[in-house]
Amino acid sequence: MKNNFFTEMKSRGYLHQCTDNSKLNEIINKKSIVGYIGFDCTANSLHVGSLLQIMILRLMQKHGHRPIVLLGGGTTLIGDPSGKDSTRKILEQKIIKKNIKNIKKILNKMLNNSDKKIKPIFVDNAQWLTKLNYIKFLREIGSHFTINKMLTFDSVKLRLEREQSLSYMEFNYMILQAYDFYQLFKKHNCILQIGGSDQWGNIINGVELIRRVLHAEAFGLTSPLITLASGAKMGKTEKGAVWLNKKFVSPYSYWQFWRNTDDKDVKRFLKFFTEIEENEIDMLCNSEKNINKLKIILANEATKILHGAKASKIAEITAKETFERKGVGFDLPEIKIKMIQLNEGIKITDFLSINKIVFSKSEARRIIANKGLKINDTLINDEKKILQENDFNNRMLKLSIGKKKHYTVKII
RNA sequence: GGAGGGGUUCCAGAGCGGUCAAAUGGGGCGGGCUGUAAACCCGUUGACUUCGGUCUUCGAAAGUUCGAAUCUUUCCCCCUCCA
Repeated sequence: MKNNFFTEMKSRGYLHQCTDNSKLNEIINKKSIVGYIGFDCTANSLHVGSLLQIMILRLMQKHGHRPIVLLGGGTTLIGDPSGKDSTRKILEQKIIKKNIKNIKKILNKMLNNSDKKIKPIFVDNAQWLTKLNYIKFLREIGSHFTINKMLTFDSVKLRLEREQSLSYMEFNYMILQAYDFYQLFKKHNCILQIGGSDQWGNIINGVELIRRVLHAEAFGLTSPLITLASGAKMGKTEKGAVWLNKKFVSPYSYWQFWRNTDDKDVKRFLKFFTEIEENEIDMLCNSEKNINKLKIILANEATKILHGAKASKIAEITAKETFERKGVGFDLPEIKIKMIQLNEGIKITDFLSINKIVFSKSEARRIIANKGLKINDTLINDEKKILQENDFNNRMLKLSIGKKKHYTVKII
């Protein structure tokens, strides 16, 4: 079997389920296809949890297929009950529009836009969903769904079993998503829908709708839910999600996120989140005894895909300077302080709290009491310390909280 | 509709008139060991503080009391069983 989109999906571990493995493989070997992934627009950026989906889109492009990115401006108005315990907050249309804009920006950056044939098509399902005529829709589309079947889907079943309420609105979600697929099939000849494993039900509904109404064959495939070695879900840490928007998570922090990968996850993640050829990954993992080198490769490659080669290099150099030479990397998060403020005298606890480095002054005190705060690598023991000009060298100072969080403070 | 059980700090879950900012575990944070890993060990985990304290918190509101997470009333929500 030759290496195509489908086989690489499998070997990289992107594949969880597919509606028809061999048939899809056959078609993909013959021609370039169009496939889509839908993104939820509840947040104003995507986070690492969506990264695998993006990697799949890139993989499609790599093998000459054209991705459609569906931004769920319409479905987000309803809220997907899949994998959710309770109804989500309903968002204002205005906010959704803004979210779409931001998410689109990220995806645009991460996908290949230069080749006309595989350039991503961006669509917003609000375009067709908000114009639906209820009666017409029920007759044309609704008639193809039975409640009996709908009740068997996990997204619905789980809610009912747990006796958690599921509104009629949410109940309709899967039909709308099926309708999306149907629309894209008609408009763009899109024969494949890809999604996370929790989307399986929604996806096969679309495949069936297309078969029933158009008597045509479409395919669905899902990617596995990626968990960390610790068992936690990918992408969300205690401090919040690892966002792909650099305004929320800087390239340096993003690089750090990957650099701090659990040993047990490194090889998997190299396959998931970098585009190094698999045999090369195998080689690297076999020959490289120092796993930290592999983590650096992972961080470099993953950061490159999102923020570009230059930002990735800068992050790497900054990390090297900071962690290996115990110096001050120049891409460390920078906090500015005015000379006047400094002259007035500012308590270190206030300074930390004002700049949102800690949540509260109490936390700052606690950290100091626990020997966690350093200025220019000197432990600060006095919680009443006042930041002074002579703490700075050349109007600069290195501030460290714990072993991993480093900042530069600059007098302006 | 009837009968019970329950809503506690990030989560799970004790407390059931003062000694309660609330046991314990998980998570988080900091320290140690190490490799910016895991595991393990120690500390810490509401806010503000002139470090004496002060303020806010135990589903919501009102009340009893010198004093309430703990008692009473009403309300809201969840669960189990019966119909």
